[in-house]
Order: sequence, then C-alpha cells, then structure tokens
Amino acid sequence: MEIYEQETKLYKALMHPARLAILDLLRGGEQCVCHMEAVFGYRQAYISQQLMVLREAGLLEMRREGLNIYYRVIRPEIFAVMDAMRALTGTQPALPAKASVCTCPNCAGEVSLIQI
Amino acid sequence: MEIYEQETKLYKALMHPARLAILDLLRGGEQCVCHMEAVFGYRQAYISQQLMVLREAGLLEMRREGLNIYYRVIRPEIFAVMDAMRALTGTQPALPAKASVCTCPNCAGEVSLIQI
DNA sequence: TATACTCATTCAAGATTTTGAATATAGGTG
DNA sequence: CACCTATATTCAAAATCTTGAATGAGTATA
Repeated sequence: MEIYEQETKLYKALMHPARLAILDLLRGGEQCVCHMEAVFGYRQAYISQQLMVLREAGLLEMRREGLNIYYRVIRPEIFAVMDAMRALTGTQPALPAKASVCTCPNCAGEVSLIQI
Repeated sequence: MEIYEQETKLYKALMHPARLAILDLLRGGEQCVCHMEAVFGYRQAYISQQLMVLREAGLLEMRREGLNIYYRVIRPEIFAVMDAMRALTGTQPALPAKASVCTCPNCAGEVSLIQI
C-alpha cells in the first residue's frame, strides 16, 4: 500500500486543529509567525512546530524579511481538499474572532487584514 | 479550536493506507468483509478494525445478510475529498492487482466485479 | 443442540504523535 | 561587539495510534 504514502502524509498534516486554522489564515496570503501568535494566542514554539509539519508535508514555504519570517501556501490545491471536507461536514472555515495586529511591518499602524 | 473537531476526526479516518484502500474498493458499491480479505490479503480482524474506524467516523454502514456482512459508504462526499487530494498528489485511486472472488453469494461462481 | 462459519470486539505491546519547556540561531540595533 | 527580537530546533513525558493475538457473538446447517 505504498501507493497511499503521499496521501496519508498529507491527511496527517491536516489532522490537527491548529494546522487547519493556520491554513485557513493563509488563504488570504502570506503571514508572519508573529501574526499567527497574535491571532490564535498559541505560543511561538508551538506555532513553529505546526508550521514545520506543514512545511515538511510540502504545503508551505517560508521567506525571511529582516527579523520576520513569512509563510505562504505553495500548494493551493489543499484548499480544494479542505473545501470538499467542509461540504461533507457542513462547517465553515473559521476566522479569528477579532482583528489582530502584530509588530511586523505589515501590521504596524494598520488594522489587520483578517476579516472580523 | 473545537470548530475543527469534526474535520480532524475525518482526516484521521483517511490518514491510513488500508482505510483509503477500503474506501476505494467501496466506490463500486457495497462489499462484504470476506471480499476485502480476498482483495487486500489482510487478516479478517485487521480489516474489521479499520472498518470500525470508518464506521465510527460516520462514513460507513453495515448490513447483515445471512453469514455475510456488507459495508457501504453512506457519505459519498468523502470521494470528493479523496479526489481533491489526488488532484494535489497526482496519484491514482488504487485498484487491486488481480480480480478476487470470495465465498459470499455475490461472488460465488462469478468473476469479481473489481476492475483488473 | 452441536458445529462450523463470518465477522466484531477486546487487549496489550510497540510505534508514533502531541505538547510544553528549554535552548539555539539569525538578523537587527546601539 | 553586546544585546535584543523573531523564529527554529531539540528533547522528553504524556497521549494516542497501530497491529497482532485471542476471544466473543450472531447465523446457518446437520
């Protein structure tokens, strides 16, 4: 059953609430890690660990800009998978309850881009 | 993050090669457990365990007919999820390498319905 | 009722995942 | 260079998943 190896690896990446939340956040484009901290309230190390899982699954790439590191989805097809799953469950993509601002240049002095 | 509970439960059900293979087999309609034994070469108890996981995830239902128990997919939307994932990985739904016949009435004396 | 057959369930050892804590690294600033 | 900030990595304990072995339960047949 090695045929399924790649698929199971990706399902495994999706099998975690924090990782699903991160992917939903990245639907709107790249975001820095500090932003995810602000939005979700998770600790930095914890977010980094989940990002590493998604990166190793080949779903994300990172880009450094000064002190900040920005993550983006490089396989947008994953959103089709998540949407198909939600067609089954009837649930909606979750969005943060409130706008969040972090210290990165993108957020500085502006209202967050996250929908409220 | 309880919003994601139902979704993660389903991704977990898909996160296993034997379960993906079972779901692929059931694309063609209901099948008895003895059929899965014949097709995959797994032991009966092992298949029953995987079927239980899929049943508890709400994806399968069973029906008894005499000695045999037939399983079927009750949420065909799951196939859309699997197809979307394969659009990402580029893999194909696996089909058994050879036609298999078991002792259930559906198979008795006939060639298997499974594609070869 | 005894026996055989198909399948489900329970159990336990081993493997893997999860999570928090501690630490390391890379880049900026003074 | 010293120090701060943002993020990655390592590590270990707890939780969960995997898998095989043993057993149980329902159904048919003699």
